[in-house]
Amino acid sequence: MFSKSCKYAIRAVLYLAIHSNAEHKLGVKEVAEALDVPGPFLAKLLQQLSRHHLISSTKGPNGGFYLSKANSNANLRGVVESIDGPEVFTSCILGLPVCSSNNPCPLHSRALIYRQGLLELVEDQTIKEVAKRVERQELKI
Amino acid sequence: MFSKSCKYAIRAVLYLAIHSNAEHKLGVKEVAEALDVPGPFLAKLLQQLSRHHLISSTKGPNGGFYLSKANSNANLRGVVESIDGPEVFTSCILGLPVCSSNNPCPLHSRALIYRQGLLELVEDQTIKEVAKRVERQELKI
DNA sequence: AGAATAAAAGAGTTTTTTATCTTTTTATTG
DNA sequence: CAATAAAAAGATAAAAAACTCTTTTATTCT
Repeated sequence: MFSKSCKYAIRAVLYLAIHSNAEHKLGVKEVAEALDVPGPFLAKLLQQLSRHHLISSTKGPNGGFYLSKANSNANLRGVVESIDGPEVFTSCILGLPVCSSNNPCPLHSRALIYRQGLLELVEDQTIKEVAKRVERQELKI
Repeated sequence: MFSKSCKYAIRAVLYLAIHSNAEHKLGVKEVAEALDVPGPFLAKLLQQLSRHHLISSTKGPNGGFYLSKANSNANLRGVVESIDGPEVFTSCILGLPVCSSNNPCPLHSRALIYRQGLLELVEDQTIKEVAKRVERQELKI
């Protein structure tokens, strides 16, 4: 479903939500090791998220990546859209160039339900809320 | 969501459902041109589906690909599983190696709803039924 | 100011997916 | 039975995604 990059990105964002804040930033290396994900590759992803203001970062000593209050009050949709592109939520499930209610593909109507589930997955809880649940229930990232 | 290969495959199966039968088989070329999909590539996909008995084929003059009665009374799940692998319906949305009800990833519970939508998409109508709707409503493939 | 630290940016490399080309096998028909 | 049509199989090529390495830039601390 999501690309590998996108999965890494979501997990990294959750990790940052739990372990970082404006006073305690994390280096790529720490995050990469914690998630068991290739470091330099994750760096690229985090930089991209940072450019799009979905996470925050500062350079230099004691610098690193972190989530601002605003960042963690957002939901995961922006993260996904930033990495995989906004089309993941809208593009035709059969890859047809035009596919809409007036010009639907054979699977269009059922795809709506599926897509609804997908949106709920990333939209109806904030990053902070997900992170809280992870902490409370000791979930793995 | 589905790979490009899988999208091609689904569309090709629907095309066969509408335009072929045991008495009238279609060559790869015709299907590829009708769907505007790369011919040799589609050939590979159709061969794979044929090997897995999701579509039927015969060689030689007047040979080609077609759907048997049995083929068109099946649903699309087999087609998807044959091309993209059965994991698409079961694997963790965050790519975690272990993710289950007792050991859920942070998005597990919502992912269930989403996954349900995905399964309905491919499971609760037969290929024949989809094809019928395509014909009746003159949908594009 | 200078050294050290860490992200940002740029330039590769590898692997996987998508696509093509060629040869072989099988069936059909005249 | 020879010619032909079409799938099957194999080998190769191009494009995209995943991953790595090197250099630059910004920040902090002494």
